Amino acid sequence: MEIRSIRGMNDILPEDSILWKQVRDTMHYVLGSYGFREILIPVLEETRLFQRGIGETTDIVEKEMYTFEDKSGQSLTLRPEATASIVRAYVQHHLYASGKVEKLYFWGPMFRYERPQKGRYRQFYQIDVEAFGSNDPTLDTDIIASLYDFLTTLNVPGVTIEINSLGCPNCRPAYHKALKAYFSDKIDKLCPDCKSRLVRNPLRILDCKVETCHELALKAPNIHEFLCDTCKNHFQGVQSYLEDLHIPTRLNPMMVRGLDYYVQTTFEAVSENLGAQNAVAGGGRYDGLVKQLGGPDIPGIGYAMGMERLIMILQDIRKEPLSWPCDLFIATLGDKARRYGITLASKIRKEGKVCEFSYEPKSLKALMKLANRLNARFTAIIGEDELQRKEIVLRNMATREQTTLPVDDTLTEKITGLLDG
RNA sequence: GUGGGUGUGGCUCAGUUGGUUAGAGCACUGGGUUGUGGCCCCAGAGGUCAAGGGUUCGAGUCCCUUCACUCACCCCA
Repeated sequence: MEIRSIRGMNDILPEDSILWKQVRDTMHYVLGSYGFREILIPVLEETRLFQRGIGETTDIVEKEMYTFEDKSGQSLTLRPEATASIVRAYVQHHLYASGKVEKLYFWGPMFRYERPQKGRYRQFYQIDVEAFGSNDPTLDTDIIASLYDFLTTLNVPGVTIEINSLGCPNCRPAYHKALKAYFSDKIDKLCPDCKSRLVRNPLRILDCKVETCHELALKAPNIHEFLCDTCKNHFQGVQSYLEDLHIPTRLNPMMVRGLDYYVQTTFEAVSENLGAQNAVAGGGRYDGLVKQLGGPDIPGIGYAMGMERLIMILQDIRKEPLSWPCDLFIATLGDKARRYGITLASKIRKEGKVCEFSYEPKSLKALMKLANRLNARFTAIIGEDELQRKEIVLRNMATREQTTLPVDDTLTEKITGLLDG
């Protein structure tokens, strides 16, 4: 019986993984330029980390976590997101003691038990970016800029950064109250989901896609009329700095993030060509989270980017698929040639070239086909005839030009020279 | 959790009102070219038609059940 991968968990095969590699290379390069440093965190955490960090009443915690008991009876959870873990690590290792703004990034799989669809899987990969230790709008700006930079470096088309401010524990309660008052009158026009949202988290009604709810939401009280002076000034700072950097943003007062820890600045990067799941990245400020998870009262801000969604966009705009590189294919005919060829391959690789080898004995015609399939730029042909004459043939696969090279001490050097030339 | 769509060689799909040996293109292997790839020509290999049950003289085709994939809702990256 054939064993298949389980639902919502996909293999990423080499023809696709080359693009993933390109994205990760760009990640290291762009985030590195902002001074972000990489952190690696475990896949498993204590369940209560997410309960406390993400919020007990969020969908993620209520119904989407992979939670189980280990052999000691402890409740563990496969991480559904990275922020809680990174905050935990930040607190656990006292990274706040360094006296600087700590800027961290991470790349890895996350797990949520949901029905899979386009751009949403049970094991999915996120790039996660977090910064701790400042509430200054310049940090919000740098964080958003790093996201924008990253996407534009990858040539992602049609990116908009939507931003909003959710206020803080000082001003949000008044807004909650106003929203509740507004929607309570119209409770019979709300969808069933929004009726329960009204009690639990009225902010979420603003995000509802049901048309009647959406229409009501358009006329609902605006968060920006309720922001306290601190939050108002903070948000104005962020907006004006982003303008200075020429980052295209769109204010979206209806944007509400789905995790409980967000305060003040929130943002999303949206792309047109994604279908229903159109957010490539999302994040915001979480000034109370470090304290809530047992650390000092240190502010933080960050975002998460969906790798699969990003890859989807990049595949859409790419005409020809990327392929893994191959500088040289060594085609050998006969045992003596194979013996010589395998050591030559080793020497070429030490020069930093990608070199493939004819492991299976085949006809030259078959070997040439193989070279073609490997996408080899050059093929070295080593046969009994050539070896007897102490030479090999180097063929440029694109131009079909062939050069005969003598087998001597300078051979490796000559080959790499031709590969570069 | 709810709804829609789809399951036929490795891949993309045809397959007529049910009718006897289930097809094509691409990919693969070999040959045409005894040691030279992409194009062309020829040949070959590869299928319990998702699984199980039912109707029928006869089922890839009709009915039922299950499973898988997929899109959307919900939610999120």
